[in-house]
Amino acid sequence: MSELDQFDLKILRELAADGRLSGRELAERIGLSLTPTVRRVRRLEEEQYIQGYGAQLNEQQLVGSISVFVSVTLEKQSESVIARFEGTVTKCPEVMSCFLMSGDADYNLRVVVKDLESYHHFLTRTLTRIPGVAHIKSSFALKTVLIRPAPLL
Amino acid sequence: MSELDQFDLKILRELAADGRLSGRELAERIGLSLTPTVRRVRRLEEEQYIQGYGAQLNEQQLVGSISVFVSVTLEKQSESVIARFEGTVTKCPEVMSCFLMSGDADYNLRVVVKDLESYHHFLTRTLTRIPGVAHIKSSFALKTVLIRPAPLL
DNA sequence: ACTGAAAATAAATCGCA
DNA sequence: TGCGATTTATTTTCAGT
Repeated sequence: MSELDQFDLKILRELAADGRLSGRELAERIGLSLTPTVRRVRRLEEEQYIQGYGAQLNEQQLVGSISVFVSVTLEKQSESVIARFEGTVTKCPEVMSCFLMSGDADYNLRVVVKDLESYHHFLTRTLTRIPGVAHIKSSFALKTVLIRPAPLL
Repeated sequence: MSELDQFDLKILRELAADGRLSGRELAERIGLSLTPTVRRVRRLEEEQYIQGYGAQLNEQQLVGSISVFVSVTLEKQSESVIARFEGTVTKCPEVMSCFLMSGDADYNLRVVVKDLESYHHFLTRTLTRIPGVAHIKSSFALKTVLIRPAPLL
């Protein structure tokens, strides 16, 4: 996997800000002609620096305005419990992110719901029903200060 | 702001998965002809259901593989302290998200760095130097189970 | 409101310097 | 690598249902 030069970084910055830029426009912005620009983009895609392109949807407007950070502790960290837990939360549309944490070997989820009732529903119908879940702690966000769709280069 | 029908939801799903779909291809996939499809996309953009389009960059490959959840407590929640804190973290490229939390009225950040040294640097050079920061607690992620680029509809 | 077609633009591709 | 012409898509517009 080759190193990235200044042109590559410019390409990534431009495409992160506008994923629908045409080759011509992109070439103009980074100051390179069309052919090498397109070639570089292909390489960045192949080497997975660019994983895909997507519309940025309004999370609040579409799914709800409440973000809840949920800390989940499992009773035991057996393979099957872990696999089932991760598989289940990945399928839940409410779950926007999930990390396995150090320390007590628990999970940190961010769940987005439209109101407290929906959250309660998610908690009782989904989360607590996953086998091996020992403890759940919920922390509510009052305000979203920042969510970056892509890392800043 | 009008309600979304099944076609609108299909459009959002398709564009979330591939933001560079052409009108023709999108129309084909949702089962509507070109003209109304394009009109609907414009409307979804205008009404901010679609906030933009972006390349999905590989966070791990580009900025680092360590995600740290940082809980920050402020000494007092005065306007100026809050404004300065939020302004500063928004400018940090390491900070991927920031939420104002209920409870102790502190912040929950996700910071991505390439190694522990970088994290230490961020902590001492940036975070602890913001006026009004009283307490910082760091929790490290061992594994990223899931980060959804867009909400699931 | 949606369809279908036609016209005008723009983009990807490929040979060549 | 970079340039430019050809081929191919894509967007826009308009008349019709």
